[in-house]
Amino acid sequence: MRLIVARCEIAYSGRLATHLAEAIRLLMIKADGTVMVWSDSGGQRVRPQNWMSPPTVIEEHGQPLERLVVRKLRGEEQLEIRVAEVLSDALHEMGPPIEVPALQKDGEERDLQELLAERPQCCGEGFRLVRREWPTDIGPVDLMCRDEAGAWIAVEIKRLATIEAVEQLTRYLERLKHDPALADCRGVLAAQSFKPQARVLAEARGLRCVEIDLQALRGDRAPELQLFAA
Amino acid sequence: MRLIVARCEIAYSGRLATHLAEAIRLLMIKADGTVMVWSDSGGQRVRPQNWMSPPTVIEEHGQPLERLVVRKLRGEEQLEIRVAEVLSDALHEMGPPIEVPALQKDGEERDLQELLAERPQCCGEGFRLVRREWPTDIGPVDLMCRDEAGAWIAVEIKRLATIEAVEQLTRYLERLKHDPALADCRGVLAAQSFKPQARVLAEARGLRCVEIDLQALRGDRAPELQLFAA
DNA sequence: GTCTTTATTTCGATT
DNA sequence: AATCGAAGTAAAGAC
Repeated sequence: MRLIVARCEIAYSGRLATHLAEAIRLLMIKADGTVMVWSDSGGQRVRPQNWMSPPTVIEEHGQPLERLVVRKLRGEEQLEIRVAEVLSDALHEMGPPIEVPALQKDGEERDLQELLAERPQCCGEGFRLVRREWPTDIGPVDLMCRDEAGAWIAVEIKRLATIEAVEQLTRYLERLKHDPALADCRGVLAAQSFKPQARVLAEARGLRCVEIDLQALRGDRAPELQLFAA
Repeated sequence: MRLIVARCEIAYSGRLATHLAEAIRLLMIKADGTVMVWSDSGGQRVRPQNWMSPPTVIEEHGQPLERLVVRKLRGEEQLEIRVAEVLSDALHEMGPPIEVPALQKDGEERDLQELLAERPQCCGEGFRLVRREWPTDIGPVDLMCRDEAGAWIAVEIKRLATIEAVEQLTRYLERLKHDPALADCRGVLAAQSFKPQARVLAEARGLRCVEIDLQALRGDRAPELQLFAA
């Protein structure tokens, strides 16, 4: 990885056009060809001010560095950096890619869906899983279940249930009910947490909200089932 | 900005939980309190492997550095970095925040709206603009037009039209039609590109989809602004 | 490859 | 402060 601290001016053109007036910035050039531009403070905090992702071709001009042109291998994107002054320029050897361990994540929506697919009864008493990712022509329903009476239930799973999740589930139900066999299909929104507005809208539409406790679900003990009154 | 290259192991807990096994990484600590963790190669390219945005409290232990704990000022998030070996540790003065120039952008949705407002006929033959940002109590309609016969058309503009754009336009139309004068109002979705699902839903609801060529639109007005020759 | 959805989305604007 | 919508979204997964 090469880290350059420089006073520079930057122009990007591609998906849109941007311009950055001259200032001191960090230029980060990764081994995989990624180029990023960072300022120490200002608007962008966790995102670079400018960047280009691989595959890139990097042209370097001047000794010391005067100009850096980054081009996308395929496509009409270009990042042009005019360097007025180099304050630091260091190359760091950070080991072969093979030795880079992957990030282990736990607690994403996928984990939640997997756990609920294993224990559909957490979404409602007596629920049995019929299919995960039930296809419709406007996207897949997370879980399709039937209850003890054989009635259908479409389950939408979110980490955080927003008003948008309610809309999504509503669309699915609207679509599913076109099939006479699913005309009685109900909707359940299962999430770790709910925005107040989402809860209100869901209830107004006759959708049930089920708050999921990931820890309880993951534990061996019988998970608690907490329902909001409908 | 402080840049540390170190062999380290990292654990994050907060919105979810992650773990990174020991490897050489860049630790980037910005003046605004942002902390980011970067690997030279691997999965994440333009996004850090781990991060915490301000406001943060950073605890530093050991001389040389052995442990770095980053906590969110308000909230239950924590990033713990166990440092096995420091390969480089440099502090860079990058000037006061006031001198950091903002990013100038051109080519966003707003630009598209401006261009279409100048040329409403691109959204449909004979369209005349009545008003841009026509107010409703659920938000403004991008363009309100009338055709040669005097019929009303609500135009929703997107760079990329998704199913959500169809929902938005549907809501506007439902709202507008409460006014008897606008009871015949039609809907047009204008976008640079369309998701297939958005097309399906739009057609099912009787909305017309119009694909906009930004280059052509802009070329009509100011050909010299074209960056890449065809 | 294409297409779709998620994200510790981030980010800015508006209420 | 909370909400809403856009992003050069990026990146992972399904088909």
